[in-house]
Amino acid sequence: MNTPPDPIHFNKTVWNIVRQIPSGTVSTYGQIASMIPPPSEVDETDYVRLGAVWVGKAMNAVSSDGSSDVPWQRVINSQGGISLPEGSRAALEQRQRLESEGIQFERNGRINLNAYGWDGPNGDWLRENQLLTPRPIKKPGSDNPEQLKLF
DNA sequence: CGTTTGACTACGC
DNA sequence: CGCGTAGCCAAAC
Repeated sequence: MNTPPDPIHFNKTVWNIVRQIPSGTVSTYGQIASMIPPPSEVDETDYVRLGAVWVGKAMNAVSSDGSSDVPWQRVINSQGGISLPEGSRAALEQRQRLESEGIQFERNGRINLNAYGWDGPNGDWLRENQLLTPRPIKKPGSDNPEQLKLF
């Protein structure tokens, strides 16, 4: 699974970004990773997946420490689903926390990213923290979540 | 000390 | 849409 060259700094950066996610919206492992400049020793195409895994490790490090101000529940996978083991206590808590923020799950247990997906921090914040523009998690075109307009 | 196991994602059916 | 797989490799067992 590999480890970032500087795990401590990488984790701090991840947590800092996650703290920016507004209540009622969600981000993905890959989107968080896309804001962090890839280490020079890692191939950029590999980083798309590797970085996401690293973000997952960073989130794991948070939830094990109950007393944290990091809203870890707002980070889900690229499919819009919860990545914690299905039925586990942690997974149930994550779903409950998100629902209490007003987020609705679909029948297949997924969240509509077009409706609840985060667009990332504003440009100023990114620049101040020397981070990159996030990769969009919303599918192109469909700004309107539910109603797909047929012409 | 060999095996199993991941808070992932893109891609092909 | 849903399901399986490759890539990757440090830790936990």
